[in-house]
Amino acid sequence: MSAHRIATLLRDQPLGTTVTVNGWIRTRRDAKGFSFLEVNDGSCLANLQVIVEASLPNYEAEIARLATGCAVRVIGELASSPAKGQAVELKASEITVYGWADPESYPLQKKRHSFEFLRTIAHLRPRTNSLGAVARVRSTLAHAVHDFFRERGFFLVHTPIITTSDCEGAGEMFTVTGLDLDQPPKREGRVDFSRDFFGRRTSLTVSGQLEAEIYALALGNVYTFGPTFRAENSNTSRHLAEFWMIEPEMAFCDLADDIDVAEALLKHLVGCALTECREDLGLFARFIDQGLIARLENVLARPFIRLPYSEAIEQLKVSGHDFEYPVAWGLDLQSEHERFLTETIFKQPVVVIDYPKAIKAFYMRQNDDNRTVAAMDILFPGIGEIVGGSQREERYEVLLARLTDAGLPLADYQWYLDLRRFGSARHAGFGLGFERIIQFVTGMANIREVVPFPRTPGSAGF
RNA sequence: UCCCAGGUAGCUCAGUCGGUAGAGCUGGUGGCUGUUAACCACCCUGUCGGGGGUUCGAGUCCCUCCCUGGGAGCCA
Repeated sequence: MSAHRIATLLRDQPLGTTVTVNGWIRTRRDAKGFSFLEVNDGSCLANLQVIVEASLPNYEAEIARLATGCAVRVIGELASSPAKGQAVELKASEITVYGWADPESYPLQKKRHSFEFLRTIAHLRPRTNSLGAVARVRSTLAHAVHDFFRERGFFLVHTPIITTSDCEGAGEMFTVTGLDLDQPPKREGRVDFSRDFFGRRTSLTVSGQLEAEIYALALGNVYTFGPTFRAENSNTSRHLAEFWMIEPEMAFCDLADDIDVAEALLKHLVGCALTECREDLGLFARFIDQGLIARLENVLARPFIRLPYSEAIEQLKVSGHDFEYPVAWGLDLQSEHERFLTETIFKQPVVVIDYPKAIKAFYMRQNDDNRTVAAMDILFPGIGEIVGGSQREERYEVLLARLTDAGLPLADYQWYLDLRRFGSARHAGFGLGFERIIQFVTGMANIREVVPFPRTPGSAGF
Protein backbone atom coordinates (compact mmCIF):
# COMPACT_ATOMS: atom_id res chain seq x y z
CA MET A 1 0.00 0.00 0.00
CA SER A 2 1.77 3.11 -1.13
CA ALA A 3 0.73 6.08 0.96
CA HIS A 4 1.52 9.72 0.47
CA ARG A 5 3.81 11.47 2.91
CA ILE A 6 2.36 14.56 4.54
CA ALA A 7 5.55 16.55 3.94
CA THR A 8 5.18 15.95 0.21
CA LEU A 9 1.47 16.77 0.16
CA LEU A 10 1.98 20.05 2.00
CA ARG A 11 4.82 20.99 -0.32
CA ASP A 12 3.24 20.04 -3.65
CA GLN A 13 -0.41 20.65 -2.70
CA PRO A 14 -1.97 18.46 -5.43
CA LEU A 15 -5.46 19.91 -4.99
CA GLY A 16 -8.35 17.81 -6.20
CA THR A 17 -6.48 14.53 -6.20
CA THR A 18 -7.33 11.53 -4.06
CA VAL A 19 -4.55 10.61 -1.66
CA THR A 20 -3.86 8.09 1.09
CA VAL A 21 -2.17 9.10 4.33
CA ASN A 22 -0.95 6.83 7.14
CA GLY A 23 -0.25 8.45 10.47
CA TRP A 24 -1.12 9.09 14.08
CA ILE A 25 -3.87 11.27 15.49
CA ARG A 26 -2.64 14.33 17.34
CA THR A 27 -6.03 15.78 18.25
CA ARG A 28 -9.68 15.50 17.34
CA ARG A 29 -12.10 18.42 17.46
CA ASP A 30 -15.80 17.90 16.88
CA ALA A 31 -17.97 20.40 15.05
CA LYS A 32 -21.60 20.24 14.07
CA GLY A 33 -22.00 17.34 11.69
CA PHE A 34 -18.32 16.62 11.22
CA SER A 35 -14.96 16.37 12.98
CA PHE A 36 -11.48 17.78 12.52
CA LEU A 37 -8.56 15.39 12.87
CA GLU A 38 -4.94 16.46 13.07
CA VAL A 39 -2.83 13.68 11.58
CA ASN A 40 0.95 13.50 11.78
CA ASP A 41 3.01 10.89 9.97
CA GLY A 42 6.46 11.94 11.14
CA SER A 43 7.55 13.17 7.73
CA CYS A 44 7.48 16.76 8.93
CA LEU A 45 6.54 18.91 11.87
CA ALA A 46 3.20 20.02 10.45
CA ASN A 47 0.03 17.99 10.84
CA LEU A 48 -2.48 17.43 8.09
CA GLN A 49 -5.99 18.61 8.93
CA VAL A 50 -8.58 16.02 8.02
CA ILE A 51 -12.29 16.78 7.66
CA VAL A 52 -14.54 13.83 8.51
CA GLU A 53 -18.24 14.13 7.75
CA ALA A 54 -20.60 12.43 10.20
CA SER A 55 -22.08 10.60 7.24
CA LEU A 56 -19.11 8.20 7.08
CA PRO A 57 -20.31 4.70 8.05
CA ASN A 58 -17.88 4.31 10.98
CA TYR A 59 -18.29 7.87 12.27
CA GLU A 60 -20.23 7.06 15.43
CA ALA A 61 -18.50 3.78 16.18
CA GLU A 62 -14.91 4.80 15.48
CA ILE A 63 -14.22 8.37 14.32
CA ALA A 64 -15.97 9.92 17.30
CA ARG A 65 -13.77 7.83 19.61
CA LEU A 66 -10.44 8.69 17.99
CA ALA A 67 -7.99 10.21 20.44
CA THR A 68 -4.39 11.33 20.58
CA GLY A 69 -2.04 8.53 19.58
CA CYS A 70 -4.35 6.37 17.43
CA ALA A 71 -2.85 5.05 14.18
CA VAL A 72 -5.05 5.56 11.13
CA ARG A 73 -5.23 5.44 7.39
CA VAL A 74 -7.09 8.27 5.70
CA ILE A 75 -8.19 8.25 2.08
CA GLY A 76 -9.64 11.42 0.73
CA GLU A 77 -9.43 14.38 -1.57
CA LEU A 78 -6.96 17.16 -0.94
CA ALA A 79 -8.67 20.55 -0.95
CA SER A 80 -7.78 24.13 -0.14
CA SER A 81 -8.81 25.05 3.37
CA PRO A 82 -11.48 27.73 3.84
CA ALA A 83 -10.21 28.65 7.33
CA LYS A 84 -7.01 30.17 8.60
CA GLY A 85 -4.26 28.00 10.04
CA GLN A 86 -3.57 25.71 7.10
CA ALA A 87 -3.44 26.04 3.33
CA VAL A 88 -4.82 22.61 2.53
CA GLU A 89 -6.88 19.92 4.20
CA LEU A 90 -7.97 16.40 3.44
CA LYS A 91 -11.67 15.64 2.96
CA ALA A 92 -11.88 12.05 4.12
CA SER A 93 -13.91 9.50 2.21
CA GLU A 94 -12.62 6.53 4.18
CA ILE A 95 -10.85 6.15 7.51
CA THR A 96 -9.36 2.93 8.81
CA VAL A 97 -8.20 2.64 12.40
CA TYR A 98 -5.01 0.56 12.57
CA GLY A 99 -4.42 0.84 16.29
CA TRP A 100 -6.26 2.44 19.17
CA ALA A 101 -4.66 4.41 21.97
CA ASP A 102 -6.71 4.54 25.15
CA PRO A 103 -6.80 8.23 26.18
CA GLU A 104 -7.06 7.27 29.86
CA SER A 105 -3.69 5.55 29.79
CA TYR A 106 -1.83 7.03 26.81
CA PRO A 107 0.87 9.16 28.45
CA LEU A 108 1.14 11.84 25.77
CA GLN A 109 -1.35 14.65 26.18
CA LYS A 110 -2.10 17.31 23.65
CA LYS A 111 -0.17 19.87 25.62
CA ARG A 112 3.47 20.49 26.38
CA HIS A 113 5.37 18.03 28.51
CA SER A 114 8.65 18.52 30.32
CA PHE A 115 11.65 16.93 28.61
CA GLU A 116 12.41 15.24 31.90
CA PHE A 117 9.07 13.44 31.79
CA LEU A 118 9.40 12.58 28.10
CA ARG A 119 12.71 10.88 28.88
CA THR A 120 10.83 8.38 31.04
CA ILE A 121 8.72 7.44 28.00
CA ALA A 122 11.50 7.26 25.42
CA HIS A 123 9.42 4.75 23.44
CA LEU A 124 6.75 7.39 22.83
CA ARG A 125 8.62 10.69 22.90
CA PRO A 126 9.56 10.72 19.18
CA ARG A 127 5.82 11.22 18.60
CA THR A 128 6.06 14.71 20.08
CA ASN A 129 6.73 17.79 17.98
CA SER A 130 10.07 18.60 19.56
CA LEU A 131 11.60 15.12 19.76
CA GLY A 132 10.34 14.30 16.29
CA ALA A 133 12.02 17.46 15.03
CA VAL A 134 15.26 16.51 16.77
CA ALA A 135 15.16 13.09 15.13
CA ARG A 136 14.73 14.61 11.68
CA VAL A 137 17.53 17.13 12.25
CA ARG A 138 19.80 14.37 13.54
CA SER A 139 19.19 12.24 10.47
CA THR A 140 19.71 15.18 8.13
CA LEU A 141 22.99 16.12 9.78
CA ALA A 142 24.24 12.52 9.79
CA HIS A 143 23.80 12.42 6.04
CA ALA A 144 25.39 15.86 5.78
CA VAL A 145 28.50 14.56 7.53
CA HIS A 146 28.90 11.82 4.96
CA ASP A 147 28.15 14.24 2.09
CA PHE A 148 30.80 16.65 3.34
CA PHE A 149 33.59 14.09 3.41
CA ARG A 150 32.53 12.29 0.27
CA GLU A 151 32.58 15.53 -1.69
CA ARG A 152 36.14 16.10 -0.51
CA GLY A 153 37.45 12.64 -1.38
CA PHE A 154 37.60 11.26 2.17
CA PHE A 155 37.13 7.52 2.69
CA LEU A 156 34.88 6.22 5.44
CA VAL A 157 36.68 3.74 7.70
CA HIS A 158 34.82 1.48 10.11
CA THR A 159 37.09 1.35 13.13
CA PRO A 160 36.49 -1.37 15.71
CA ILE A 161 34.01 -1.07 18.55
CA ILE A 162 35.81 -3.70 20.61
CA THR A 163 39.38 -2.69 21.13
CA THR A 164 42.50 -3.32 23.16
CA SER A 165 43.96 0.14 22.69
CA ASP A 166 43.42 2.90 25.17
CA CYS A 167 43.49 6.31 23.57
CA GLU A 168 45.26 7.92 26.48
CA GLY A 169 43.41 10.62 28.30
CA ALA A 170 40.11 9.79 26.67
CA GLY A 171 38.62 8.50 29.88
CA GLU A 172 37.47 5.35 31.62
CA MET A 173 36.58 2.37 29.45
CA PHE A 174 33.85 -0.24 29.58
CA THR A 175 35.26 -3.75 29.76
CA VAL A 176 33.94 -6.27 27.26
CA THR A 177 34.05 -9.80 28.59
CA GLY A 178 32.61 -13.24 28.01
CA LEU A 179 33.77 -14.44 31.41
CA ASP A 180 31.34 -15.75 34.00
CA LEU A 181 31.27 -12.80 36.35
CA ASP A 182 30.14 -15.00 39.25
CA GLN A 183 33.10 -17.34 38.79
CA PRO A 184 35.82 -15.50 36.87
CA PRO A 185 39.07 -17.40 36.37
CA LYS A 186 41.77 -15.94 38.56
CA ARG A 187 45.52 -15.81 38.56
CA GLU A 188 47.47 -14.44 41.50
CA GLY A 189 44.26 -13.09 42.96
CA ARG A 190 43.23 -11.09 39.87
CA VAL A 191 40.87 -11.87 37.03
CA ASP A 192 42.72 -13.83 34.37
CA PHE A 193 41.73 -12.18 31.12
CA SER A 194 44.04 -14.46 29.17
CA ARG A 195 41.22 -16.99 29.46
CA ASP A 196 38.62 -14.48 28.23
CA PHE A 197 37.07 -14.62 24.75
CA PHE A 198 39.80 -12.62 23.03
CA GLY A 199 42.63 -13.98 25.16
CA ARG A 200 43.20 -10.59 26.72
CA ARG A 201 41.30 -7.76 28.29
CA THR A 202 39.18 -5.80 25.81
CA SER A 203 37.04 -2.70 26.03
CA LEU A 204 34.53 -0.65 24.10
CA THR A 205 36.29 2.01 22.06
CA VAL A 206 36.75 5.50 23.44
CA SER A 207 38.05 6.79 20.10
CA GLY A 208 38.73 5.54 16.62
CA GLN A 209 41.62 7.93 16.19
CA LEU A 210 44.58 5.58 16.46
CA GLU A 211 43.05 3.15 13.98
CA ALA A 212 42.03 6.03 11.71
CA GLU A 213 45.69 7.12 11.63
CA ILE A 214 46.58 3.73 10.15
CA TYR A 215 44.18 4.24 7.27
CA ALA A 216 45.07 7.91 6.77
CA LEU A 217 48.67 6.78 6.23
CA ALA A 218 47.44 4.46 3.49
CA LEU A 219 44.44 6.14 1.84
CA GLY A 220 45.25 9.79 2.49
CA ASN A 221 42.12 11.34 3.93
CA VAL A 222 39.72 9.21 5.96
CA TYR A 223 37.06 9.64 8.59
CA THR A 224 35.15 7.54 11.07
CA PHE A 225 31.62 8.16 12.28
CA GLY A 226 30.49 5.71 14.87
CA PRO A 227 29.51 5.05 18.45
CA THR A 228 31.96 5.84 21.22
CA PHE A 229 31.81 4.75 24.84
CA ARG A 230 33.11 6.45 27.97
CA ALA A 231 32.64 4.99 31.44
CA GLU A 232 33.22 8.36 33.11
CA ASN A 233 30.81 9.16 35.90
CA SER A 234 29.84 12.42 34.22
CA ASN A 235 26.54 13.95 35.22
CA THR A 236 26.12 16.96 32.99
CA SER A 237 23.86 18.22 30.25
CA ARG A 238 26.57 17.60 27.63
CA HIS A 239 27.95 14.13 28.39
CA LEU A 240 26.75 10.67 27.41
CA ALA A 241 28.27 7.28 28.16
CA GLU A 242 27.43 6.26 24.59
CA PHE A 243 27.68 8.91 21.91
CA TRP A 244 28.56 9.27 18.25
CA MET A 245 31.77 10.86 17.18
CA ILE A 246 33.11 12.03 13.84
CA GLU A 247 36.88 11.64 13.55
CA PRO A 248 38.63 12.67 10.33
CA GLU A 249 42.30 11.90 9.93
CA MET A 250 44.33 13.48 7.12
CA ALA A 251 47.78 12.62 5.85
CA PHE A 252 50.18 15.38 4.68
CA CYS A 253 48.18 17.82 6.73
CA ASP A 254 49.23 20.20 9.48
CA LEU A 255 47.32 21.91 12.27
CA ALA A 256 46.20 24.86 10.13
CA ASP A 257 44.79 22.49 7.49
CA ASP A 258 43.14 20.53 10.26
CA ILE A 259 41.36 23.61 11.57
CA ASP A 260 40.31 24.56 8.04
CA VAL A 261 38.56 21.21 7.65
CA ALA A 262 36.94 21.37 11.07
CA GLU A 263 35.66 24.90 10.47
CA ALA A 264 34.33 23.95 7.03
CA LEU A 265 32.61 20.88 8.46
CA LEU A 266 30.94 22.82 11.28
CA LYS A 267 29.78 25.50 8.86
CA HIS A 268 28.54 22.87 6.42
CA LEU A 269 26.45 21.22 9.14
CA VAL A 270 25.04 24.47 10.48
CA GLY A 271 24.30 25.71 6.95
CA CYS A 272 22.69 22.43 6.06
CA ALA A 273 20.41 22.61 9.09
CA LEU A 274 19.40 26.16 8.19
CA THR A 275 18.50 25.27 4.62
CA GLU A 276 17.13 21.74 4.97
CA CYS A 277 15.50 21.83 8.43
CA ARG A 278 13.92 25.28 8.44
CA GLU A 279 10.53 24.14 9.67
CA ASP A 280 11.96 22.08 12.53
CA LEU A 281 14.42 24.84 13.49
CA GLY A 282 11.45 27.21 13.54
CA LEU A 283 9.92 25.11 16.30
CA PHE A 284 13.11 25.29 18.35
CA ALA A 285 13.36 29.04 17.74
CA ARG A 286 9.78 29.48 18.99
CA PHE A 287 9.78 27.25 22.04
CA ILE A 288 13.35 26.38 23.02
CA ASP A 289 15.68 29.25 22.20
CA GLN A 290 14.50 32.55 20.73
CA GLY A 291 17.97 33.54 19.56
CA LEU A 292 18.67 30.26 17.81
CA ILE A 293 18.60 31.33 14.17
CA ALA A 294 20.74 34.43 14.81
CA ARG A 295 23.26 32.31 16.69
CA LEU A 296 23.48 29.80 13.84
CA GLU A 297 23.86 32.55 11.26
CA ASN A 298 26.57 34.12 13.39
CA VAL A 299 28.61 30.93 13.04
CA LEU A 300 28.47 31.20 9.26
CA ALA A 301 29.11 34.94 9.16
CA ARG A 302 32.89 35.08 9.49
CA PRO A 303 36.04 33.03 9.95
CA PHE A 304 36.48 31.50 13.40
CA ILE A 305 38.93 33.33 15.68
CA ARG A 306 42.21 31.41 15.94
CA LEU A 307 43.89 32.14 19.22
CA PRO A 308 47.13 30.66 20.58
CA TYR A 309 46.72 29.36 24.12
CA SER A 310 49.35 31.85 25.35
CA GLU A 311 47.33 34.74 23.95
CA ALA A 312 44.12 33.32 25.40
CA ILE A 313 45.76 33.37 28.81
CA GLU A 314 46.81 37.00 28.26
CA GLN A 315 43.32 38.00 27.10
CA LEU A 316 41.77 36.45 30.18
CA LYS A 317 44.31 38.13 32.44
CA VAL A 318 43.88 41.63 31.01
CA SER A 319 40.09 41.28 30.97
CA GLY A 320 40.14 42.14 34.65
CA HIS A 321 37.35 39.62 35.18
CA ASP A 322 37.35 37.83 38.51
CA PHE A 323 37.46 34.10 37.76
CA GLU A 324 36.78 31.38 40.26
CA TYR A 325 39.71 29.33 38.97
CA PRO A 326 43.20 30.79 38.46
CA VAL A 327 44.39 31.87 35.04
CA ALA A 328 48.05 31.09 34.48
CA TRP A 329 50.21 29.72 31.69
CA GLY A 330 50.43 25.96 32.06
CA LEU A 331 47.00 25.51 33.62
CA ASP A 332 44.17 24.10 31.53
CA LEU A 333 41.33 26.41 30.57
CA GLN A 334 38.29 25.90 32.78
CA SER A 335 34.69 26.02 31.54
CA GLU A 336 34.31 29.55 32.85
CA HIS A 337 37.40 30.64 30.90
CA GLU A 338 36.21 29.02 27.69
CA ARG A 339 32.80 30.59 28.08
CA PHE A 340 34.31 34.01 28.73
CA LEU A 341 36.36 33.77 25.53
CA THR A 342 33.46 32.75 23.28
CA GLU A 343 30.56 34.52 24.95
CA THR A 344 32.06 37.73 26.31
CA ILE A 345 35.30 38.62 24.54
CA PHE A 346 34.72 37.36 20.99
CA LYS A 347 31.01 36.46 20.89
CA GLN A 348 31.68 33.82 18.24
CA PRO A 349 33.42 30.46 17.85
CA VAL A 350 37.05 30.49 18.97
CA VAL A 351 39.79 28.01 18.10
CA VAL A 352 42.43 27.82 20.81
CA ILE A 353 45.71 26.35 19.53
CA ASP A 354 49.18 25.42 20.79
CA TYR A 355 48.46 24.21 24.30
CA PRO A 356 51.19 23.41 26.85
CA LYS A 357 52.34 19.88 26.16
CA ALA A 358 52.06 18.88 29.81
CA ILE A 359 48.26 19.11 29.74
CA LYS A 360 47.73 17.34 26.41
CA ALA A 361 47.93 13.77 25.08
CA PHE A 362 51.15 11.99 24.12
CA TYR A 363 50.32 11.75 20.42
CA MET A 364 50.09 15.49 19.80
CA ARG A 365 52.93 16.99 17.80
CA GLN A 366 55.49 18.91 19.78
CA ASN A 367 56.06 22.46 18.57
CA ASP A 368 59.51 23.95 18.03
CA ASP A 369 59.27 25.92 21.26
CA ASN A 370 59.53 22.55 23.06
CA ARG A 371 56.83 23.50 25.51
CA THR A 372 53.62 23.50 23.45
CA VAL A 373 51.93 21.00 21.15
CA ALA A 374 50.02 21.50 17.91
CA ALA A 375 46.61 20.97 19.49
CA MET A 376 43.36 22.80 18.92
CA ASP A 377 40.02 23.03 20.69
CA ILE A 378 37.07 24.67 18.97
CA LEU A 379 34.91 26.43 21.51
CA PHE A 380 31.29 27.30 20.76
CA PRO A 381 29.20 29.81 22.68
CA GLY A 382 26.84 27.98 25.01
CA ILE A 383 28.29 24.55 24.30
CA GLY A 384 31.96 24.86 25.17
CA GLU A 385 34.34 22.44 23.53
CA ILE A 386 32.74 20.99 20.43
CA VAL A 387 35.88 19.84 18.61
CA GLY A 388 39.22 18.66 19.93
CA GLY A 389 42.06 17.88 17.56
CA SER A 390 45.74 18.03 16.84
CA GLN A 391 48.53 17.48 14.43
CA ARG A 392 49.96 14.08 15.36
CA GLU A 393 53.56 13.47 16.35
CA GLU A 394 55.02 11.86 13.24
CA ARG A 395 58.68 11.75 14.42
CA TYR A 396 59.62 8.34 15.81
CA GLU A 397 62.15 9.52 18.38
CA VAL A 398 59.94 12.31 19.70
CA LEU A 399 56.92 10.03 19.97
CA LEU A 400 58.97 7.36 21.72
CA ALA A 401 60.12 9.92 24.26
CA ARG A 402 56.56 11.13 24.84
CA LEU A 403 55.28 7.58 25.36
CA THR A 404 58.10 6.86 27.77
CA ASP A 405 57.52 10.11 29.70
CA ALA A 406 53.82 9.27 29.96
CA GLY A 407 54.73 5.88 31.40
CA LEU A 408 52.73 4.02 28.76
CA PRO A 409 53.58 0.37 27.94
CA LEU A 410 55.58 0.51 24.72
CA ALA A 411 54.58 -3.01 23.74
CA ASP A 412 50.96 -1.93 23.36
CA TYR A 413 51.93 0.90 21.03
CA GLN A 414 54.37 -0.97 18.81
CA TRP A 415 52.11 -0.76 15.79
CA TYR A 416 51.53 2.91 16.46
CA LEU A 417 55.29 3.48 16.56
CA ASP A 418 55.68 1.42 13.41
CA LEU A 419 53.64 4.00 11.52
CA ARG A 420 56.50 6.40 12.34
CA ARG A 421 59.19 3.90 11.27
CA PHE A 422 57.75 3.09 7.85
CA GLY A 423 56.84 5.96 5.57
CA SER A 424 55.83 8.37 8.27
CA ALA A 425 54.32 11.65 7.22
CA ARG A 426 52.82 14.60 8.97
CA HIS A 427 49.13 14.12 9.61
CA ALA A 428 46.37 15.59 11.69
CA GLY A 429 42.79 15.00 12.74
CA PHE A 430 40.05 15.90 15.18
CA GLY A 431 37.01 14.60 16.96
CA LEU A 432 33.58 16.18 16.71
CA GLY A 433 30.90 15.07 19.14
CA PHE A 434 27.87 14.49 16.95
CA GLU A 435 25.38 15.10 19.76
CA ARG A 436 27.12 18.36 20.67
CA ILE A 437 26.61 19.81 17.19
CA ILE A 438 22.99 18.69 17.25
CA GLN A 439 22.60 20.37 20.61
CA PHE A 440 24.02 23.56 19.17
CA VAL A 441 21.88 23.44 16.05
CA THR A 442 18.62 22.66 17.87
CA GLY A 443 19.24 24.72 20.99
CA MET A 444 18.30 21.74 23.16
CA ALA A 445 19.66 22.34 26.64
CA ASN A 446 20.29 18.71 27.54
CA ILE A 447 22.25 16.26 25.41
CA ARG A 448 19.87 13.50 26.54
CA GLU A 449 17.25 15.00 24.24
CA VAL A 450 19.33 14.79 21.06
CA VAL A 451 20.07 11.06 21.18
CA PRO A 452 17.15 8.63 20.85
CA PHE A 453 18.06 6.47 23.84
CA PRO A 454 20.49 8.22 26.19
CA ARG A 455 22.97 6.17 28.20
CA THR A 456 24.14 8.00 31.29
CA PRO A 457 25.33 6.89 34.73
CA GLY A 458 22.52 4.88 36.29
CA SER A 459 20.37 4.98 33.17
CA ALA A 460 20.31 2.65 30.16
CA GLY A 461 16.59 2.03 29.67
CA PHE A 462 14.94 1.12 26.36
C1' U B 1 32.55 12.13 41.87
C1' C B 2 31.79 17.18 44.57
C1' C B 3 28.41 21.61 45.83
C1' C B 4 23.34 23.49 45.66
C1' A B 5 17.96 22.85 44.73
C1' G B 6 14.12 19.42 44.10
C1' G B 7 10.89 14.43 44.08
C1' U B 8 3.02 15.52 46.31
C1' A B 9 -3.05 13.18 41.19
C1' G B 10 -1.72 10.91 34.27
C1' C B 11 1.18 16.01 33.55
C1' U B 12 2.84 20.93 35.82
C1' C B 13 2.84 22.58 40.62
C1' A B 14 0.85 24.79 45.74
C1' G B 15 0.65 22.75 50.65
C1' U B 16 1.59 28.07 56.55
C1' C B 17 3.65 26.57 63.17
C1' G B 18 3.79 18.78 62.72
C1' G B 19 -2.91 17.63 63.19
C1' U B 20 -3.47 11.72 57.37
C1' A B 21 -3.93 16.76 50.95
C1' G B 22 -5.42 21.12 46.92
C1' A B 23 -5.26 23.97 42.03
C1' G B 24 -4.60 24.23 36.78
C1' C B 25 -4.16 21.10 32.71
C1' U B 26 -5.11 16.03 30.76
C1' G B 27 -9.07 12.40 30.78
C1' G B 28 -14.65 11.27 31.19
C1' U B 29 -19.90 13.05 30.53
C1' G B 30 -23.19 16.82 28.52
C1' G B 31 -23.64 21.40 25.63
C1' C B 32 -21.96 24.69 21.71
C1' U B 33 -19.11 25.65 17.59
C1' G B 34 -15.17 25.64 10.10
C1' U B 35 -12.46 24.11 14.57
C1' U B 36 -7.13 24.57 15.15
C1' A B 37 -3.06 24.31 22.71
C1' A B 38 -11.12 25.46 20.82
C1' C B 39 -14.88 27.17 24.37
C1' C B 40 -18.78 26.48 28.65
C1' A B 41 -20.75 23.25 32.73
C1' C B 42 -20.17 19.03 35.75
C1' C B 43 -17.28 14.54 37.36
C1' C B 44 -13.18 10.94 38.40
C1' U B 45 -7.97 10.44 40.13
C1' G B 46 -3.04 10.12 45.54
C1' U B 47 1.80 3.83 48.57
C1' C B 48 3.07 12.57 49.29
C1' G B 49 10.47 8.83 45.56
C1' G B 50 12.22 3.96 48.73
C1' G B 51 13.71 2.48 53.69
C1' G B 52 14.50 3.72 58.78
C1' G B 53 13.88 7.14 63.03
C1' U B 54 11.67 11.15 66.45
C1' U B 55 6.48 12.08 67.96
C1' C B 56 0.05 10.88 70.76
C1' G B 57 0.32 12.28 65.51
C1' A B 58 4.98 13.27 59.81
C1' G B 59 3.83 15.52 52.92
C1' U B 60 6.06 18.73 56.84
C1' C B 61 11.47 17.29 61.52
C1' C B 62 16.13 13.81 61.54
C1' C B 63 19.20 9.76 59.10
C1' U B 64 20.06 6.96 54.75
C1' C B 65 19.55 5.28 49.74
C1' C B 66 17.67 6.19 44.72
C1' C B 67 16.39 9.58 40.91
C1' U B 68 16.00 14.56 38.49
C1' G B 69 17.57 19.69 37.64
C1' G B 70 21.50 23.67 37.98
C1' G B 71 26.76 24.37 38.68
C1' A B 72 31.79 21.97 38.85
C1' G B 73 35.36 18.18 37.43
C1' C B 74 36.35 14.85 33.10
C1' C B 75 35.77 15.37 27.95
C1' A B 76 33.37 15.18 22.49
